[in-house]
Amino acid sequence: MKDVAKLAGVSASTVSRVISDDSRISQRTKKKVLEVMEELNYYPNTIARSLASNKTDTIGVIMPSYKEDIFINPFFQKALKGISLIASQRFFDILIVTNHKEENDVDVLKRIIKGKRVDGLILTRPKEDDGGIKFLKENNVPFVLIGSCLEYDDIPSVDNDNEQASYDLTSLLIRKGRDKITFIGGELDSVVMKERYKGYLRALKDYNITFNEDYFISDKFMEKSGYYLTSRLMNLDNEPDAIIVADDLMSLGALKRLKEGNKKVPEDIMLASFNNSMLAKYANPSITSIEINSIELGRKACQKLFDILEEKSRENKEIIDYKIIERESTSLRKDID
Amino acid sequence: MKDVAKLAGVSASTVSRVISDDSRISQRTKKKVLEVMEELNYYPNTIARSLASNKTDTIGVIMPSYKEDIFINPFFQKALKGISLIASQRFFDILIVTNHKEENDVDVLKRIIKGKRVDGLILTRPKEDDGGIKFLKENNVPFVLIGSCLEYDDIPSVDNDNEQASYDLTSLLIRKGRDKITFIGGELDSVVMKERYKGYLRALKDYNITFNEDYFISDKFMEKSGYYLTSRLMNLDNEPDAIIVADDLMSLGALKRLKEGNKKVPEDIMLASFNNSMLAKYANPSITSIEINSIELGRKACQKLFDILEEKSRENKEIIDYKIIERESTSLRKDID
DNA sequence: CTGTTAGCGCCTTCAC
DNA sequence: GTGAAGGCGCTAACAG
Repeated sequence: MKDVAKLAGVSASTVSRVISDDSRISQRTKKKVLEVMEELNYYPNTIARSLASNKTDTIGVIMPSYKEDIFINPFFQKALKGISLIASQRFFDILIVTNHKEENDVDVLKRIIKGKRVDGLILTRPKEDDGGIKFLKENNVPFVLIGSCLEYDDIPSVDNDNEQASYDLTSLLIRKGRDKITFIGGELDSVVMKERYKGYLRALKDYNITFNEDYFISDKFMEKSGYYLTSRLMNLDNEPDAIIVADDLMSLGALKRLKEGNKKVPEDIMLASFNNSMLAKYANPSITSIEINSIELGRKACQKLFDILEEKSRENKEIIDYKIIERESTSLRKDID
Repeated sequence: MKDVAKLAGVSASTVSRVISDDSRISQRTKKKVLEVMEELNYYPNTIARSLASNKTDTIGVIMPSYKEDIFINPFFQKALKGISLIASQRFFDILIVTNHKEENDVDVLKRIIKGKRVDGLILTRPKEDDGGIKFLKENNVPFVLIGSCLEYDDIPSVDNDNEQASYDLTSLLIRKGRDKITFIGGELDSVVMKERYKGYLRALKDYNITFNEDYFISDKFMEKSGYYLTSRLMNLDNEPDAIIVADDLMSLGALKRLKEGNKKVPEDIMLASFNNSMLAKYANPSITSIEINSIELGRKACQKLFDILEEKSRENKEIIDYKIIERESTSLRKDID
């Protein structure tokens, strides 16, 4: 920077002002400085800027801590894409934050936040009593949740109405004449699971179907868990006639198991799922799924974070639409795409 | 930090040494300092450390610039997972680098590198005359390529033998009696496309099959491109009896079009593809695909980057195994998983 | 083993 | 509109 200043015949402060596009600077010197910057192929040292200005132009994205498995879920890729779209528009970069070896969830946050590495954070799909949220809240860290938080109701967040979506999906199956509907879930401490479970229960109740304890089982958000849990269902005395699965990945596992057991989908057992990844679309039979608009979740979360950073925050919670995409796995007539 | 120093009754340097786990420091003071750090809930300012030490403990991952489309490809998610696995082990974080508005590929690199934001970079699947590589090379930036570089042969990189893989896949189809084999590709300026194309040509030649110009067409690495290109194939006078597709996503588009045209796969037309995402596994019919071990590509790339950073770099190029996963789309007998 | 002294490269008052 | 001085929080010699 000194070089630039010298060559342009101005002081370092002036160069600094040009870089940050300060208003009160003459067009002439500005132009001159920009030329010299170009000539010397100068780019400001981001780190030094951050240190001096206490801003990083970076947002952190916290990956879920059961990352080993779930990192690979299409949901995150889509959300990340949405975030990236908005961030790059604002000239921000994205820091992917994962737990370092043996570090717990709150430690990561402390490290990142107290280390001043980012201006704000986006969290994805929290677990229930996520101590992290408490920490961020208490320390006044700008952050947005993709998902919902049960403990506090004033957390800036972007989410679907997962309870209602699950209600709708369950209702759909009931209206199609099914009354032995099971629910296969992922990690029980994830908030999204709880909400989907609630919607499922509410629908059963509204339609006067007694809840059967054997019909709610869960493991991990993974394909093989879907497979394994479906095995368990098939061993029940009172075999189900429909399965709702908390995630497409799991539903593929379920579908595989059903096929192996010579169950016909949808005739013997209907199958419906969440997140509408391409997997659901191209499975055979194709699987009815809830489109949750993951990319939009990412975009809106990022937008909201910028709103907070610019202190023009509006409402706290934003709800993104969902939509049931009906496919073969719930359609007895084969006339649906 | 000053507070910690004061309370622990030592100097700032000592605290600094404890933080960086300097060897020549007494266990007693170290312990004392650590206690005080804990007590004051102190975490070092990463940015300040970076400025002073000229290291960031961060690696940058450059997303491909046709990101709009390709960001969503499972390949990147898997590679990113691999990278993240190794990085977090070394206590590094990952900066996702995308083009800011109207910024070109080389500008991004300049901004990131000259801005000292990262210690090293991982690039994914470069385009052919990627000016970026030249820039990085000339400026002695530590970086690793996932993919190959045609212009220079001393670039640290991790890749599959895509040429051979494509050769094998083509040969497989030929041995199954097909001789009107087409190739549907993605962006032509991507290196991986070129190599796969070369392998395809070599196989044709080795088996004395004349190359038909109409049989090589390409567009983008997207589902709908696969669909559209397949349409074109189906309008040819001399309809093909096999299609090789450069990516699973595209192959689904192709498959959809074939079904709509009442073509039987594999009977009328065989279909084979690259990257072996879950989509290929669960499509109907399931699609033969090349498993390229994306996660391993990411891991190895990251490992190599650390080797370079620690200056114990070994060979430049590393080749990761691939494997043909045969599925229904190329099997006339239905006895394959 | 530990303290002292200078920066790292930039931004931000405060003058002029 | 511009320059000078001080400081952001930490590390890196250099002493001892």
